[in-house]
Amino acid sequence: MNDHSEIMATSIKVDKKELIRQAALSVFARHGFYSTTAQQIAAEADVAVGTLYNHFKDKEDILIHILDTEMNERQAAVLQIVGKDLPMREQIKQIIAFHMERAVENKFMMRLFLGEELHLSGKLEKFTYKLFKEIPDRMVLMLQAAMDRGELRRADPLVLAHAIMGANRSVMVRASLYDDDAAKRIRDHAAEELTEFIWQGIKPT
Amino acid sequence: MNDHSEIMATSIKVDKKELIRQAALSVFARHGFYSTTAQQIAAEADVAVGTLYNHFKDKEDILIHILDTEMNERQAAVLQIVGKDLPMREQIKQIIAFHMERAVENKFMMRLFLGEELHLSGKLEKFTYKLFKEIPDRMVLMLQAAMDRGELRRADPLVLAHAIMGANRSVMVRASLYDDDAAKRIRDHAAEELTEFIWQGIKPT
Amino acid sequence: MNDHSEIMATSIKVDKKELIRQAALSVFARHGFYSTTAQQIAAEADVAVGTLYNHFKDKEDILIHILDTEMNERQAAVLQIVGKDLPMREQIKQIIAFHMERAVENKFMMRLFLGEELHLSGKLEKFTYKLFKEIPDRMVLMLQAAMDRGELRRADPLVLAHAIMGANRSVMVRASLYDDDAAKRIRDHAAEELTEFIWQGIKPT
Amino acid sequence: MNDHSEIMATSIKVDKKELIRQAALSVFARHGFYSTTAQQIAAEADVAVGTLYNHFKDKEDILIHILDTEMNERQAAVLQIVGKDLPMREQIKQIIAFHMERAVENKFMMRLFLGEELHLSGKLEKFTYKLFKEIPDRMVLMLQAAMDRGELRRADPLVLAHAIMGANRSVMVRASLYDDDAAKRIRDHAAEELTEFIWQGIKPT
DNA sequence: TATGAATGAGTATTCATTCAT
DNA sequence: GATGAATGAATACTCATTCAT
Repeated sequence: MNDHSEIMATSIKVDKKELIRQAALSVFARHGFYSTTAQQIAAEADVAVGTLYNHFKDKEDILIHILDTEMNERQAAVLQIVGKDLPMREQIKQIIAFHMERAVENKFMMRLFLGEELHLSGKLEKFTYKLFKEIPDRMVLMLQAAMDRGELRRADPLVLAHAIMGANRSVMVRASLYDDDAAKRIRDHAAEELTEFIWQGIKPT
Repeated sequence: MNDHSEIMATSIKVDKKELIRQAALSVFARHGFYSTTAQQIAAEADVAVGTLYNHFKDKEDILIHILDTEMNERQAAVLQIVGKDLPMREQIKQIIAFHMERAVENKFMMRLFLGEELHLSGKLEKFTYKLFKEIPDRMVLMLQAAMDRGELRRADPLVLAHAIMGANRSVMVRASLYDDDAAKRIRDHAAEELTEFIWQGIKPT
Repeated sequence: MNDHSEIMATSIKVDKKELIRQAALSVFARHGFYSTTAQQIAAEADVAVGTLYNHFKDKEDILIHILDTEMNERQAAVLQIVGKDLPMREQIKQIIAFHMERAVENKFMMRLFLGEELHLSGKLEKFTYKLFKEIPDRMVLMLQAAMDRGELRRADPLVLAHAIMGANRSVMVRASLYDDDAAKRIRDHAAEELTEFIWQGIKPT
Repeated sequence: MNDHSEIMATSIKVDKKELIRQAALSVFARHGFYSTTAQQIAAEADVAVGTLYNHFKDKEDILIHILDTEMNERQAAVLQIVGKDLPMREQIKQIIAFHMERAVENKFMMRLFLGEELHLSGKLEKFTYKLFKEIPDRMVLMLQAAMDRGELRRADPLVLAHAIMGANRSVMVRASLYDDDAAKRIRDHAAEELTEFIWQGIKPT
């Protein structure tokens, strides 16, 4: 019954939910959440409309799943970098580099994240919350600790947290949203440049 | 009924278009562009639905007008500050202070700006463009000039431009979107703190 | 403004809500509530679908309005007959005659009433209630009073009330639902025959 | 798993079709035919949706089977009573008592019968026909014969037939649909009271 | 036979926009 | 210009039915 996976190794197990998630991500990113129809998602995923609703409660539920997945993956990556216990400047650089790479790799997600981060009905408030309170608050703790250890100059850590995240985010947008020469140049050295900018802004005096 | 115009010749001239702009701003900010109906805007403005269409081509046109107005006011303010020919650090501080004040004053606009800046159909692309190319590009010129004059350290000015704008934006969001103690604290000293962060990040070595 | 009705005597004032009520009555009666689409109602009323929703909250609301209207008209007629203070047997006959006439006149309504009287979601419970409790309960009071005056034999008035209404209802259905010779015959003398049946069943011994 | 059939050869033979019939009866009665989904029936019967379609052509076919079963059982009971060749008044009483008992026993069926008796698509017309033509017509023959034998007064037997059935039906509804004290009282003596009402209405003068 | 995931035609409802008054 | 009833295209979501396992 569940040894199918072995016996029928050739029947590639397609996880319909994952299939739909990817299709929806692609379409949402191109047209935005509100301008995407259930039909479009179904067509992109090559399933029937009804199938969407066998896996998700409603359209919004698909978006939530997409955002959740992305958030979790990014958080995991950041935690892994932080866990390596590198010097502060190097940590910053690696985190920035990770986000940048991911943004460029996945323009779709970037567009989606940017466009829908606010003003999505009730159930999505939690993402606004995560993005503007939970994550920054965790960062505040890290910055505070670093200040206490004398690794950073003294300053309001909440302002710094947002300044750092915002700087990062904006550069990412520019690098991934357009495809001109400037964007290409940014992608190459943005991690280093941004790191230097941030590092100068927070290093001990 | 229609002799008002003569008797109250001096009465406050209520510009219907402006009335609608403000009503729409308020409703868009609360519910988002897509979840706001023409009826709601009309109700908020206390005019008939048809009246909206006497002043604006369509719903989107109202949003464009709102964004246009805000953009222009901000640009004017920034140009005025720049025109005062202050030292770089002071200039940065005043611009940041202006934006911060405005954000706090007008939470509605802030929410609107954040939520709708991307993914608005075709005709709104120009705002994405303005926000992510035009304004930064103008800033690049200024930064480049300052570097040439030795007032700033050498770095990729496009990265810096975005880093500065993004840092600013994110702190503003935090200060205006929530109303906790941290937000109040930020409002008081964010301009100085942010200025210091940015100044350290870009000042000549 | 409201002298239109006089000046424009030729522009027959069509009450859209009433227009829709009649159209819906006709379609519901032919296809049943669940098998009638909003489109069909709109088509029958010769208005746009949207117009339905300018006058009624939803499809069910149209049905409620239809049933309400019919109930009220019938109740008014019955009260008027009762008010004439005729001898009991004559009263019964006139009421039966009225219902019969109405049923035959308005087959549509008859079908509708029969078919949908139960099992319509929550908001329609009140009709089941009216039909099976409120109206019979009022009838019980009348029967009881008549028994006390010795005009009827003693019996459980609630059983009698339902027996009378049920007898009436069933004969009406037969007379209005089919169009054979028997139906025609029934229409002619059912009032007298039914009255006799009921009267024998309830007259004092 | 599938050796049950051997080990428990004597185990209660659960006829799936009968299982489904009962489940569907229960759900239809609670929600009405149109508001009941195949899923709900399957869940109530604790089988898979597909199983429904192994035993019934479609949803309507289930309803037909339910109505058929009930009709047949009632008809059989009535025939058996009639076959006992009792005096007319006693016959009436026993038939009424049987229906009343059945109605109280099986509220579900009662609700279903009432709510869906009309307006079910084409294939169900035959039940309307049975209920409003076939059964009454058979009753007419009986009444006519009884009149000829001088056991009943002369009157239009079709009107009488419907009057009797309708009276019965309505009292049953009241007794089974609500559960108040009046309902309980009715259940106890309705058979006798109704019989007396009908008997007075039809007995020879 | 039993299963239940997949299907996709079908429909109630919304809402931007128009236009006669 | 102002009004708001009327319009009807557009769309999320449902659910009876099928069929591969």
